[in-house]
Amino acid sequence: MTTFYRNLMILRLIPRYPDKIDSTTIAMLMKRDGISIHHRSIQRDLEKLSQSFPITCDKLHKPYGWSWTADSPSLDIPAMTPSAVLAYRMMADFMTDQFPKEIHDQLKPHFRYANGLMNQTGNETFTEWPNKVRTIGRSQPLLPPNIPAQVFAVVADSLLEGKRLSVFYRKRGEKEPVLWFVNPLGIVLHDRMISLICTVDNNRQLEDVHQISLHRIVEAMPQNEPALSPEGFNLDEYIASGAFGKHTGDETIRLKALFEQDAAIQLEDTPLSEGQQLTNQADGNVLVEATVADTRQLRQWLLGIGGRIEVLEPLDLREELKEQAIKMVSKYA
Amino acid sequence: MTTFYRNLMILRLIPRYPDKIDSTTIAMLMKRDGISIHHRSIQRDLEKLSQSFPITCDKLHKPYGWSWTADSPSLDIPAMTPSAVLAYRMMADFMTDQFPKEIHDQLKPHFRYANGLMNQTGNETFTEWPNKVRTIGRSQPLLPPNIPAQVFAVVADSLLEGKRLSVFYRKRGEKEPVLWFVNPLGIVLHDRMISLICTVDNNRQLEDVHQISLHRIVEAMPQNEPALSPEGFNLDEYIASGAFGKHTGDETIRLKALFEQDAAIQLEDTPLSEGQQLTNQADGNVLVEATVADTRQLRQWLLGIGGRIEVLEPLDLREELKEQAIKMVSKYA
DNA sequence: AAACTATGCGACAAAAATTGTCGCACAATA
DNA sequence: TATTGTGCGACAATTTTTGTCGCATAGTTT
Repeated sequence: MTTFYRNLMILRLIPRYPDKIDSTTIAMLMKRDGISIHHRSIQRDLEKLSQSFPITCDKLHKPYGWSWTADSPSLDIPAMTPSAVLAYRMMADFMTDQFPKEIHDQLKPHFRYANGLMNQTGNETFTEWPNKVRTIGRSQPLLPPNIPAQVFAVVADSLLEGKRLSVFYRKRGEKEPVLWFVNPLGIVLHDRMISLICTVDNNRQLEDVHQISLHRIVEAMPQNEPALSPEGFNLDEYIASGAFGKHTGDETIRLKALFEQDAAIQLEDTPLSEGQQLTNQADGNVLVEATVADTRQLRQWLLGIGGRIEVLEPLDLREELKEQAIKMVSKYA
Repeated sequence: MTTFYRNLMILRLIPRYPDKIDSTTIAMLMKRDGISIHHRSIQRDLEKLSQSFPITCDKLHKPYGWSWTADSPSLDIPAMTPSAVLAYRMMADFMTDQFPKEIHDQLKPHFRYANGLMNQTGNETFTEWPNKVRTIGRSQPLLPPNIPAQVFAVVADSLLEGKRLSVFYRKRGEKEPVLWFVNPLGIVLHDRMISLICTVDNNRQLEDVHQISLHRIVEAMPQNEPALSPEGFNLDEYIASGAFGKHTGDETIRLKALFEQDAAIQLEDTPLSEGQQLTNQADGNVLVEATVADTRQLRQWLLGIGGRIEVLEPLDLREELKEQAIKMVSKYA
């Protein structure tokens, strides 16, 4: 059993193609995990495993480097249940237009596994599987900005390892990128963009917290030094403080609004909040009451419903919408 | 090596908890795949594997049933690269409020793997990892409807295997569920709801294509019969024909609109379409030209921007927005 | 350029494991 | 009650695995 377990471990230690690992490192990691095995045996294992799995070895230079081929399918253990497979497939479809292409590519081998599983499941009638799942976005599709795979890889690595990194960053509207040294604090996916939250310290002097859009990073270079981080930084608080347009993180308002019948239907299925109340009015409208966060998204959503809704409370929100409506009319007049 | 491969295969054949598999079935499946091994050996393998992996055996009844414990983490081979891990983590965070809870639960073991990996990666400083990734939705959050795990499992299974199923379905606004026999054609994720596209054939007579919202299915029962499907059904065409509010699937319009400066900024990063053009006007506004699909989502998005935009073309779209604006003003007046 | 170290690998014998087989006990089923 | 299916202990033959040694050669350091 030790043999089986060790081989499985070797398979998991081997990275996907651009990366590689040598037998000595494997032996070391094994030892760290309490598995004592002779170096020679690992060499033998690798040789054997590479015959049954898509594992290649770079023998050009001396500590041989082993890696899975770039496109080797990922295999999950335990295997997915059919419902997990379906959920996975839906997620994959959903993600396609949510994530920048390069990042989606990172996940492809894992998604492909779910696809492969389905075809394998016996039923030959099911090669047409991809034609059976679709997702329809709720909001206007916008094209996600381009993020070079290299940039994302370096940022992910640095964030994961808690290391500093340097970037050539091109500010909005400027031509020439500038070199920045940054300490990563977190990463935020918003709209279709990805931002690195970090402190900039070109002179190893901590400065304010910045947001850096990944798609404006021209090149990222890992620095092999631990990242400095300001005392008591908290990503949730940072977001709540309004960094991404949310007015408040915690404060909520009690929304009262009259919806026309057909606009209210969706709220029956997908309510605004836990305690949402729908009351049919005599005139056919529906009074909606719910406690929601006071955000920009709320305003956008209410506006998007157009003339089929009338917000009653809170009063200042009502005023805001009224102003917007008047402004719209004046534009089109 | 055969031994290793066989054991790996056994691990993959064992399902997650509610399901189970007995040694005879495993032996049969092995044989089908060309691996000839004595039944007895498989019994021995199972016994040994269960000592090193979270595998349990139901020994109450005689063909013993083996399964992974419900919460056993999934392990991916080859292991994920750091950037895949990060992408995965972002996706998981994003999904939390997109999918019904039950479905999200299906994926949890797979997500947990990515989480576990990160902690394992050596750096102890990184237990605070979950605090480093956040997603901020673009649109108003609505609570996803509840879908019983049983319902989703049966639907997924039937769709996957191309089988009929029967459901107790409660129509919107009605109290009592009704029994329907349906042939699944596809599944669509829209807004926060999930719909099964299918034909209903209570008397084995094919009828029109229906949409069934999963959260209105009270109970689903698999029927062990192949599904009937109408000739030449195509999910994309079905969607394009307007089933989910999209006006057209293929027809696009040339949108011309004046955006106020701050409203136009986001289009620099995430354009509406490939060929989008932004032109700064003398008065500070930005003229946006893009070719987009003529959908409900587009209208909602344009309305959501409120008074900071003026649509110039196409004229009928301009009229539509104008009407909505007038209607809004009249409501608030 | 020389000395030194690290790595890969063939060979070999001892040790360990795997394998097929048989028989018995007992549960499930007819 | 008879019959079939399943689990499991035991055993010996066979195969695999393991640690070790030595040598050749690739990298690295001095």
